Amino acid sequence: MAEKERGPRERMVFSAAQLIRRDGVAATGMRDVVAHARAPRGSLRHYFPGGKEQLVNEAVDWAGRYAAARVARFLAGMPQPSPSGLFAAMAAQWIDEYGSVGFEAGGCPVAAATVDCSRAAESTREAAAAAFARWTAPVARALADMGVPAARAEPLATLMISALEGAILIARAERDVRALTTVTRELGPLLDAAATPPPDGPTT
Amino acid sequence: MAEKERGPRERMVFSAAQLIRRDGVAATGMRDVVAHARAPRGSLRHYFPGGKEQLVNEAVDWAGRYAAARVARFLAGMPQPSPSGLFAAMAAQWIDEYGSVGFEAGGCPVAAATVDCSRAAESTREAAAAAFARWTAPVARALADMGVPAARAEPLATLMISALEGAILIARAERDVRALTTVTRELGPLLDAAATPPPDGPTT
DNA sequence: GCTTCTCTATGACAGTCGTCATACTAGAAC
DNA sequence: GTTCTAGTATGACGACTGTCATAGAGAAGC
Repeated sequence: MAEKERGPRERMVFSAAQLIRRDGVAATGMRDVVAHARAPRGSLRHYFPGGKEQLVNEAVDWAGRYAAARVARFLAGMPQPSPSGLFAAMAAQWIDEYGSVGFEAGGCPVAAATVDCSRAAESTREAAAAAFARWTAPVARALADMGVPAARAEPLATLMISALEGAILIARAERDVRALTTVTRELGPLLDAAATPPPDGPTT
Repeated sequence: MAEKERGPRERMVFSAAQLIRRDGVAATGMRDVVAHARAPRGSLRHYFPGGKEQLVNEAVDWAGRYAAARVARFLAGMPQPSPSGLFAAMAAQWIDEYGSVGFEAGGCPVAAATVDCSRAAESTREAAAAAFARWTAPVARALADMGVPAARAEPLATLMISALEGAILIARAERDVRALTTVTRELGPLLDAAATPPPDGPTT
């Protein structure tokens, strides 16, 4: 997460995503965001006339695009891509962060937004759904490229992201990456088996 | 979730769990809880001298016990218990609610508490971890009873709860039970396969 | 009858939140 | 030089929040 010299607006969205994934949406104040982004408070209203809701939505949107970009990067860095390898890379992103930086930075911003305001703010709920969709698409496409039948590519991608999100949740609660490593180990064979259809054909 | 004529204290814990899973911890005020529980506001301080943190912790604790009890009930109601059947029953609890009552009631209180205050309130984080543990234990025990090797019973239980929690999250965001049904369908064979060791033995 | 204890009622406190109104700066347009 | 506009600064507003202090009901004990 390298931050170049981006404009104040972009920095605020980025900071909002970071604070949301750490403390949740409701506990993240707009004053906290501008302070974290070292952005002028006077610009808040200028860049986000829609108020906090707009800022949160853009942060969720940013997180969705970021996750999708990470998937592409993982695939580009894998000489022999496999479904289990992709999932392991996705999980390793979290395992590594929790192992090195610790659990302070929090979980997934999209999950936090879903939990906090899927009922209160309809637009935020839609943003979260869009983020999940934007994240699932490249995973499903990658699975299909690895030989997973087209009909199972997206369901398996949904399973991967579900298991990952849930494991992140448990890992945060336990302050232990156990859930993440466990899910990676247990789900891998299933994913790889789907990529190599049974040699004797789909008899049953 | 039938509510008998319980005391005000119990009603408040129950209402807190309901409101937390709907709106999140931060967005749930103590005044909202007493109103929802139709409990006297003056008793708040009396029953929960530890303030909001204590109330939230007890709600999370209640949710963990409730989830564990549900697992036991599912098992008792299954004539021929199987891992996939158990997971399907766990997921069906959410699919049915979302299908009948709608998505308004929200998600899992433990997940909400983890997202909202795993960083702010250490005791709440511990309560969430305990709730996950209390939920995982009966699932792992049931898997072992169904023939899953002891070494894989708990990992698979963690996988089940992870996938379920993640699917709940996605379902809420999408306002569609698709993720829940998908996860049920895709994870079932893997779970059942673990309960019946390969007939030719573990050669590889 | 009096005390004691549990439970309830009510109002106020200090703090924080998101929002908004107003005014100032800097630079480009022409 | 004037005008316009994007961006910044600052302070205040009302509406909350959790917490607390104080006081009252009402049964139990004896």
